[in-house]
Amino acid sequence: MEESIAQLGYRPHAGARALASRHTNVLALVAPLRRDVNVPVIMKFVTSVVTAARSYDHDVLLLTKDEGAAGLDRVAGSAMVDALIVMDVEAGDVRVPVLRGLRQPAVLIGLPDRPAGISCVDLDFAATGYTGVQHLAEHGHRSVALVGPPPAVYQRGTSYAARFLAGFNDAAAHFRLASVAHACEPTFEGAAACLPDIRAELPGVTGLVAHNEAALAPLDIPAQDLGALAVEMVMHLLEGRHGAQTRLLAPTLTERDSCAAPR
Amino acid sequence: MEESIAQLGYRPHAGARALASRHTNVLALVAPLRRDVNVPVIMKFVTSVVTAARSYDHDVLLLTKDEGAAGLDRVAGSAMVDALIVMDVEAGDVRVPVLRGLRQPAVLIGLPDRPAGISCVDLDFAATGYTGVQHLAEHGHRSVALVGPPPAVYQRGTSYAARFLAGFNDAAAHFRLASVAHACEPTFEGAAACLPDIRAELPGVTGLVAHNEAALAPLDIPAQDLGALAVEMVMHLLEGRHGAQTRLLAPTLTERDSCAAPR
DNA sequence: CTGAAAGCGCTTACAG
DNA sequence: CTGAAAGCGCTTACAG
Repeated sequence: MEESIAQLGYRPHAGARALASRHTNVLALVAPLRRDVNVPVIMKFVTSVVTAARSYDHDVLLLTKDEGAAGLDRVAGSAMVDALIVMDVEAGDVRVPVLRGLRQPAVLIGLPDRPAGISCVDLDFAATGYTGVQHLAEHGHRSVALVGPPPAVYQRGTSYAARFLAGFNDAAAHFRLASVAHACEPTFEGAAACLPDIRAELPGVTGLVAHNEAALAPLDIPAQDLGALAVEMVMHLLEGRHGAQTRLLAPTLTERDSCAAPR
Repeated sequence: MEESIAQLGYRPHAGARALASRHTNVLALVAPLRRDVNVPVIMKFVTSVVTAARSYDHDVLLLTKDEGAAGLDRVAGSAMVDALIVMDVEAGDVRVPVLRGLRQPAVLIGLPDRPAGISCVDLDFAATGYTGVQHLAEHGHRSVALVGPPPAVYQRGTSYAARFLAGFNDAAAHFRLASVAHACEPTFEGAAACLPDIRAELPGVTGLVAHNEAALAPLDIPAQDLGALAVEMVMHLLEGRHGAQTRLLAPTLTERDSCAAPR
């Protein structure tokens, strides 16, 4: 029987199935498609979410961030999707309260100020900032600077920048280092142009922590892991296994040759 | 009435609507998500397709190319989508006959060998290759070389490479230029490494046509226009306005400062 | 033009 | 356990 069904190429009608079963096996993924984002990182997220979703027999409906809260409401309200994954979430993101009001569960990639009731996954940027400083402290540095992301990133309320800075400051305080943080443009030239300012503010500076996409080989965001984790959390929510939760991935420190004792 | 409906936040159930009306207002978009593609160009296509689809009140279901023909069959067979847009189509792409057998119309971004019955949009790469040579001929060059994409691109059967080469050769013959074509690795170093070989084969070479992503600022593929055009063609097919057709966008030549008369 | 009814193709709860 | 029936929430063709 199963076999003849396959032979005949029978495939259930998705709409009828959704109507009767009350689920669609489709996830919404909201991606920022403006030009100023880090395109390869976004692409990694999208790829990993689609691939992970397929491994759970789900498909992905792709929405752009510029549809805003109305877009979320639209696809959720018309029961096109069973759950939503939202990227590029800002600190005071207006979409968060909207998501809270939907019948479908949501997982944010990013960490808003008040995520109560909504699941979040993100890199632990506070720990990342902390770890960078700690590493320099262990190399004997006593005076460190943060080459941060550009002012626009802080202004947009992108919470990861603030969290990284908080971790940086915490560690500087804890290890009793002199420190200064500086917002820099996301180009090699912009980052380089920051250095004189940093030296002026903190003449004895010997160590730099860079949280700036262009100052380095792109900061290695574990986009693949985060995307897969977001899908896994969605699936657990759909199974009713647990309620909303926040999961922050611990950073891994990669020793390269940029670190040494101060001269 | 309309107003109270909006007030109450009524949104028709997408599954029920699809079942009764026999269409979903969803398009499938198949994107190549392997690492060796030009990520920003893919992203441009995806963005423009999603944005254009929304302007026609349609959503986009994102599939990865590695689901292959089975993925197309799956979403079409279960009536999840009304039509399909397929990127990264190769010359002898096995997905083309599968698409031909589906109930839903499809538009390819790219041009396979035998597109009979399926709509295609692409840049006119033959005209692009031709135009490059013509431009050099008009500047007085008599001996030109093609810095082509790497051998892997030709081997994969990516039809645009062959079409560009054909246009290059046609123009060289027509303008009676000496010419040579060379496959080069898609890095600045790779392209540079080709030059001695080219000079060895054609000592008097004075003009270069580059069809190699890394040799130049990325060749300016009009991804935005192509994506929007693909959606427009899909909509016309869905309205039954016409049958399958191929549309090749004419290249636009941008005069920069890389061209001069031969010394 | 208006409105009640049939039917789209499934799933699921229920009778046997 | 099996199978017929009801029902999911819409659209559309049809009767009035």
